[in-house]
Amino acid sequence: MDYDPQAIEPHWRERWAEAGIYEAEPDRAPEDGTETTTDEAEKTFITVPYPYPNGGMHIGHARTYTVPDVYARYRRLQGDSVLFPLAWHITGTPIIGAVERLNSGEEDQLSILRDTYDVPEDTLQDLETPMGFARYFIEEHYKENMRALGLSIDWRREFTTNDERYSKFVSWQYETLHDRDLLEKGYQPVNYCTNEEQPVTAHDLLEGEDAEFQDYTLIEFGWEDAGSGGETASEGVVVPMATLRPETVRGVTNAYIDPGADYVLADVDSERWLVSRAAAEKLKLQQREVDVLEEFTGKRLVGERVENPVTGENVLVLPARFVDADNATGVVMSVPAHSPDDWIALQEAKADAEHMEEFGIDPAEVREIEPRAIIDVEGFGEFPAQDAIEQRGIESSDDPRLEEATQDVYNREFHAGALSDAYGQYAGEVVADVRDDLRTTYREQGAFDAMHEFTEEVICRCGGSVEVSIQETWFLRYNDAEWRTRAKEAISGMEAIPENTREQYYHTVDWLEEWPCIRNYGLGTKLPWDPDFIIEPLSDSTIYMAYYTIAHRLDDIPPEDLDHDFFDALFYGAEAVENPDERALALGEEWDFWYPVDFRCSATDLIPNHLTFFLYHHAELFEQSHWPQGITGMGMGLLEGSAMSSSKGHVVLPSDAIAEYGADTVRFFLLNSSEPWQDFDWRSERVGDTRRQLERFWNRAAELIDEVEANAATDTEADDDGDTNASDAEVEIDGEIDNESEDGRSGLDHTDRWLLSKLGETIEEATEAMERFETRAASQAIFFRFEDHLRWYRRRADLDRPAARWTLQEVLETRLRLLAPFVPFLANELHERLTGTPAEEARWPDPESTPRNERIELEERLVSRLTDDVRDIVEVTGTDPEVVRVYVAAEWKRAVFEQVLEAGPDPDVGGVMSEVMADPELRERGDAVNELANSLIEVVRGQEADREATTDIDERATYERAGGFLEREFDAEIEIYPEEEAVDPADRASSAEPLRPAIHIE
RNA sequence: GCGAGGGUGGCCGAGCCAGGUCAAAGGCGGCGGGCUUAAGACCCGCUCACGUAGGUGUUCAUGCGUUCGAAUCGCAUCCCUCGCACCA
Repeated sequence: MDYDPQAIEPHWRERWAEAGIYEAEPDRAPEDGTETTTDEAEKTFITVPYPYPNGGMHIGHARTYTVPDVYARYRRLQGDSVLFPLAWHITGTPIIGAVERLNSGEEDQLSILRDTYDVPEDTLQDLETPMGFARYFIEEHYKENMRALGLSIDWRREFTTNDERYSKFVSWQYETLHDRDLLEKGYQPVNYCTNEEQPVTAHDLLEGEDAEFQDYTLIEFGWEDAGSGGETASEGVVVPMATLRPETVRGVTNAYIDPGADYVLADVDSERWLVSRAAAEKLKLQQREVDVLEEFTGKRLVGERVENPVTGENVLVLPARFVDADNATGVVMSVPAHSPDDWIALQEAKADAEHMEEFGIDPAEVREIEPRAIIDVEGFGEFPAQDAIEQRGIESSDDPRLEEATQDVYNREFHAGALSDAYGQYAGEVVADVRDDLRTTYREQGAFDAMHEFTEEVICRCGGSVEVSIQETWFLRYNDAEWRTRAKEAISGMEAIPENTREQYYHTVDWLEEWPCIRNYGLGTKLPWDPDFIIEPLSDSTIYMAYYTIAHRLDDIPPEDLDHDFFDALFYGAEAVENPDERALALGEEWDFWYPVDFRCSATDLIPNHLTFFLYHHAELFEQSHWPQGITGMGMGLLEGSAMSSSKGHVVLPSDAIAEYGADTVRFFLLNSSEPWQDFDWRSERVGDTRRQLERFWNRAAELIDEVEANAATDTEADDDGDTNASDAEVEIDGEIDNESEDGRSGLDHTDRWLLSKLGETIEEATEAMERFETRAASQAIFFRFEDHLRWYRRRADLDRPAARWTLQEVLETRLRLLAPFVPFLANELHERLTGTPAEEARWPDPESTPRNERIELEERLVSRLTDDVRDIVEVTGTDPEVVRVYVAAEWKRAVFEQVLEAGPDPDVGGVMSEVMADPELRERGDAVNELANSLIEVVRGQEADREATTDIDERATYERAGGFLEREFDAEIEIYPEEEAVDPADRASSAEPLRPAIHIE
């Protein structure tokens, strides 16, 4: 009966599927009311984020779903009704994107599907639609693997987020939030592909994935267009200069335009603007009313004067090739005192009289332009730009160090620069403190405007240029003060595992502003009052755990009946609506039974969004008693030390791992190699080790079970007083295991009791660890740490006694139940062979049933320490002893020890001494007592010693009982003496202390 | 840059919140021994240094500090991981 997971695991998968034992039903109290609720139904509702099947499942996902499974199995053993459901998240664009990439024949995508996820060639065509794609991975990957892993999921409740009934539920949620004024209409910048003419996600970008939105301030310089004729000439024209440093408006000395680029005169909203042609297009995308009137090159503005809207000064527009007409408005202002670029450009313009003349500009006019200082910053003189350039020895605009000089000046001026007196109310203020305020003020006065622009060029996968567009949207008002308060209450009321994640939740609530909760396209639920929009994926998945509680019962209800009132009645009760639907009320009871969510297991990455949203929405929509009780953070997975990557094929599929090692090994590795919130590293060598450990366990257990069976017809009689020797008498009985059990139980000796005490300790540790989701700590205790105890026991105990067999059997049975959540296949199989029923039909072991025995544990510690000490001496001296003499401390020493123990964990030396010296017999010994007391105080200090157990101990008897064992260990004669009557050739007996015998080897 | 978390012996990782039983669990690796024809598996012991008596010395990123006592508490420094939004 070798360990062969491939032989036993399929059997259990079938049994679980057929029996439907994980299909959870509310455990209702009797309805007639006769029985009081003494045995109130306990429940556990545990969830994990539903998978997003835009690709296959790998080993990292396997842990994500196995951790809650272990907890679910644990709570079931504790007697709870446990609900562990799962569904499929397919909302949004990733699946659509994946399908598009497949359909356009992208090599990368084909490789991921074919090579990484083993999609058969003739199946690829099924993946050409979003639902087909999702279905494939749901059925062939996720469900298949989850079943193989033995996840105890209630599959009746599965759904996808694109289902009609689910959408009804989400609609109810958003209508409710809308009614409560927690949704707000607004505008937001988005990536917009000018080729496809629609918004695109960061995922759709070919170039510029790191680009950020930048808010340019447009300073509305005025231009009297005297030069041109026609109807457009009469009005004042606005030339909006784009800048990121609006506070420099008083330092402007001139402006630049690209004479060769295309510009337009256009009506923008209510004003007439001169901007680059590209800018006009961008402004259209940014919710501006743009009407282009005339097109020309930048040359038209060169040599003109434009008026600074803040100072009223007229400044000259110079030609410059470095102006990028494709960035912002294509017209820039020049602040040479504070911009190294501008400083150099002005120098070069002054020097190049010829070029100026070509554009009809009087070089003398250019030479008259003087820099104007408007910001004071320590470490620079009047003109920071000049200093920054000269410090670096920069002489031309081609110098690469110009960039660095610019950054230097910008940073220092921003953080430490004080505005000059000309700024009135802002005079003397630091730029960083007042920039926003200054911008707003001038904007309100109409001097400034604004536009968005990327920090770098952005290209769509389709090849089109991506621009910043301002789109109408709906926001969730996560910055609403009351909502925030409730969210924080939800955080403080829940269990955060590990506790050190709690801070991040609070921080996220404070940091969240408004969240745009809709998209223009993708799968999902339409915004109920504006079906052009889809509720985006992070926003449609905040309270869906409630949906699990009823999902399998909704199939009988036509979707059109699932209106707003239906869910109101379901969640808020009969009083909430006029004519409550009976079906909704019935479902409400079910919901009420399972809610709240007891634990949600989810990646710690999701704290800043999903997990906090989850808390927000529960805090708003449900009453406090239904708020989440706990969240367990989960770490990520590595593969052979580096991050997994499906596009590089650097993943392991659960199906492959299960085929190679068996599901139990996969589970045990994932749960035992690190705690859930820590990162784990799938190293095949380590997994192989884990498999061997399980094999060893299996072999041991199988051996024991065989023995039990072999002994079923035979029994030995042990004497009743329970100690030591097994008797010789053998009695034939009728083959009931129980008979031997009863006999064995009555014959327990101290080694058996010790092992059982350790078993009790293990149960305590495992239970506490499981309550805290510490799967590693729990399995370490149950599996590895207990193996250690067993090793000691096998050395120590006489295993041929019935009591030893009984003990080992008891231990095995208990450990199998403790292991059942972790390795359900192996544990159930062995438990059934041993007892006739699977482990999961038993109960989680109760520490009360195998209580600790402090005294026996302490005695055993003494024996083990004595063994170590003797071994140590043998090793250091390099001798092979014939005789080992053990001297137990004299009676008077024991008396001193008891006094020390009396004094508690922090004994006061003086106090102890006076107590001790009160005894005339001890006083006689004077210094020896003093020394001993001091030494013992050192030993005892700070320790929570079990005084009773310690004083109860009979050291001599303990060592004598271990005599046979010690003789075997050292192949020597063992002699035990009380100090007072010692045979003591080397004069060692006197150094004996209580709990610390003296030793002599010879 | 901002926010959260972390740095433990050859490796992985407990311990730290509630300071003493911590030379510091457990696993892996390594060394020695047993079993075996042999290898593997399994079992036992060792695995910071020194030591012919159970001991001593020096360690828990670095440096200060609090304390009778610090891997554990406080401060500073260095380094690492994650998150920074409209996206799963």
